[in-house]
Amino acid sequence: MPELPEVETTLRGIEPHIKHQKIVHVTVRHYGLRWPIPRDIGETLKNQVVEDISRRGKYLLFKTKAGTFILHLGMSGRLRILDEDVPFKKHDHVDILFGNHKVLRFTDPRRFGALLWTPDEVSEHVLLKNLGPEPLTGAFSGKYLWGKSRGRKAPVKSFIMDSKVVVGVGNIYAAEALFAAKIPPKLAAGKLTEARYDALAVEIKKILKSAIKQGGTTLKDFSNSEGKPGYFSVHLKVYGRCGLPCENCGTALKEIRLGQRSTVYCPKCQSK
DNA sequence: ACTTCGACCTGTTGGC
DNA sequence: TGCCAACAGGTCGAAG
Repeated sequence: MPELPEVETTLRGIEPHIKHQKIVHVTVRHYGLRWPIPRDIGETLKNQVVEDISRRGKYLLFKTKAGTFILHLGMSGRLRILDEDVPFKKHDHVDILFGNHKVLRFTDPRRFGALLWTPDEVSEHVLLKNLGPEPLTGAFSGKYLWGKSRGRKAPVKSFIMDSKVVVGVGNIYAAEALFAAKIPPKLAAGKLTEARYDALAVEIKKILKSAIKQGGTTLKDFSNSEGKPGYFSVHLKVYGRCGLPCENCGTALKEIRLGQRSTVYCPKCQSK
């Protein structure tokens, strides 16, 4: 489900309920996520206090004195804050109970998510250490993208979805940002000019920021929200609109496959 | 160093 | 209506 804005919204939603709270108990009902949840995660986390929660790309990082647990929502995952007596349902794989009697519940039908533990510096973790810059920081710019893309033949859409290039740009917002910047998704990344990457970086930042902002206003109290940030966010102009008229020019939007992902674009506005 | 492709899962959708 | 194939917002790791 989530792209970066949804993960960020989740972070902001759960943080006030669990920051500085002590973990009292962990219930794992299904260890088989993308990677197995460590069997001793309950032992490891018991009595630890969550000192801080942060995000790196789409990974949520829960820091304790003993180490950090890393949580990824995969494609269909979500987190909710619930009262401890709320019964679990089919895909509710993990409950983390806190001293304030709140439960952080992880639900994930497809089980592409992950829950891992590291006692070490989390930025050195194998899943995090090679990630590209955060898109909403100064390190991410048109100049950066341009430099990074020299010699690359992959389509620009695949390029910006590569987490080693930049984190947090998923299929939906990649398509939307390319539309906004008027760039054909399948152009070879290495062929774009710096000016076009400037425009693209601006649009990526814009769309992510606006989605985060909407997420924040949509969901004021996370504990009552059913934890469904969803695609609340921005009005989508191309994603999921194949065959419908382009909002700029009226041309029917087209769909192609790029890197096994569906890709919608306007054949006129994004023609070269 | 870069690209492509299979893999991990279940639920939903669209075509016949 | 029922069945089955294809597909879904992620992303890693193997192989080319």
